Amino acid sequence: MTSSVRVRFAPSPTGHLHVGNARTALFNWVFARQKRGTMILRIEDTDIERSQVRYEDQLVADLKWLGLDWDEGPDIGGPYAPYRQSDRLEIYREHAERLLNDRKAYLCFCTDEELELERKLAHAEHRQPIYSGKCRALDLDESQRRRAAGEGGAIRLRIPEHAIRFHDIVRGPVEFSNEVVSDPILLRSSGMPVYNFVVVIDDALMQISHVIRGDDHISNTPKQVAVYEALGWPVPEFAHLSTILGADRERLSKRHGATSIATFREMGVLPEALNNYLALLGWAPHGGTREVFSLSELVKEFSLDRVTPSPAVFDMEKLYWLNRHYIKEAPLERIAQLALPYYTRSIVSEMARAAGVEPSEPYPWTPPPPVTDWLAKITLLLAPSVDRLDQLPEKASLIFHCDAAAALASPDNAEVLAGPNTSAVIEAFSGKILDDPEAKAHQLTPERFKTIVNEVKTEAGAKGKELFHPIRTIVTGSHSGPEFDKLIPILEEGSHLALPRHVLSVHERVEAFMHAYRT
RNA sequence: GGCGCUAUCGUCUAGGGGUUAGGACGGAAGAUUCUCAAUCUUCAAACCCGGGUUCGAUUCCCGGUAGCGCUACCA
Repeated sequence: MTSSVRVRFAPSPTGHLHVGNARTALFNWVFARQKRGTMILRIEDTDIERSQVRYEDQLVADLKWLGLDWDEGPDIGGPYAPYRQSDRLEIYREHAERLLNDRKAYLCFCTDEELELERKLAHAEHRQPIYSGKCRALDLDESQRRRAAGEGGAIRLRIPEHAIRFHDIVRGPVEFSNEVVSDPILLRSSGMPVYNFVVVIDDALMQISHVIRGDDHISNTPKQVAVYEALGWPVPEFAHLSTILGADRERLSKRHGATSIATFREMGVLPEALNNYLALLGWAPHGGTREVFSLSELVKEFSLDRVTPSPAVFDMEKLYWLNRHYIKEAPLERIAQLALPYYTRSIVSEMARAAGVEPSEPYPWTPPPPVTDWLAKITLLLAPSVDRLDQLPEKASLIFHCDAAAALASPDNAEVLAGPNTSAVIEAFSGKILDDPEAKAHQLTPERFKTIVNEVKTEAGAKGKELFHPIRTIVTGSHSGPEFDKLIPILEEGSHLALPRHVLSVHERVEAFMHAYRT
């Protein structure tokens, strides 16, 4: 059984899908699924100057990536098609003319200059900056003649002589005095309809029951309610979602860094993390203590009337926390698969840099299965400690290259290198590795490694950091890093693989280090 | 300038006429580990201001302030 709940997400294809819109889409989607209602995607492209098809494609891709689907839309059609406003222009014109003939609207012949002057005057006199209503009293037949004669007139709605009220699920009853709402333009003199008009026509014709959107529309709502009333149509429920702000409390924009869904995807943020975080921005479950929600759990727990009206600051750290959580929770195969492009990009661009050429895209190297398996092991080892997947290559850099000279010169290692027992540890450890048959064959096992370390421990009389820091520095170039038990097999395996750049085995690392150390 | 919306730890929030004002992120400290990360434990941290109502307001009402939004023949 389907309820009569019908909601829509209605973006303008004028840019990338950003977190504010994504959150609006999410809340619409969750509400629709929860009420077993219908989710509609509608493209609001009446601004022909700024709308672009590529943005529409991008929008669709981003929504799909988030896992938010729709039941009716431009790509799949539906009973109220078309779902792209540029394909509905006739519908808008008809309704505008109807309003005009019913005397609910009138033709306005004021020029931009006149209107601009009115606004300036109102501002100077501290009055409401609304249209004077100069053309309101014009005779309709006379106006029609002027229009027919080529004097382009815009169609304006007559705002009623009473206060306009509507209900908002997140804010309660809202009332605007008619004194402060200007007679809105419905149809421009060019014949193109205006947002405040088309949105109502579409929402009404598409039987939208709940308009869930950003609160930047709240001041427009009285104009829209007036359109519903003029047309004699029922007014839907509204839910205006608060603005998402940047850390400086200003409206979130590109200036604040990553804000588009595509960017988050490229950074290796998982869609479930983003959905979860966005849901927490302005909504909390009853009790307010639970934070982790999958999309389906959200459908169960979400409640539109628990949405908070106050603006929320976007906190990247908390998103990262959720992302870490989902990275750890996800099956390794999936994470390994997602991580793969970051490694290949990194490996290839490093190769290119070494060769002195520009790295190209797509990357001219596809890792064969033994390499992908090996990279998966690296991911398993490193993924729990990254905020996002694109940090993996950086974390793994100690596997891919180990520069003994740089390690010796690094100020980070100076203290370790100067330790009282360091040289004894280095001598003992390097001697054993260089002589070890397993290590020579690049087949050193963690067990054998452990035995060697224990022998060094006794011979050099060093333990704890004194023992391990120098060993780490020899093997990885840094005194901190992942557990040896897991790292050693990765190093050894990597040294047998056909990679664009050879990965050094433990033996080779010790050799290189000692060479640099002695000179 | 006009109108509107909003106001609990740094941030996201729960709560609500009498509470030790709860949780989470981040921060600090500790435990653990050879190290970093992860993990676990602990700690610090908030009711915007002023009136009113009330025995009692952070909670209800009014005003102020601040932030944001709208103020287009943009969406």
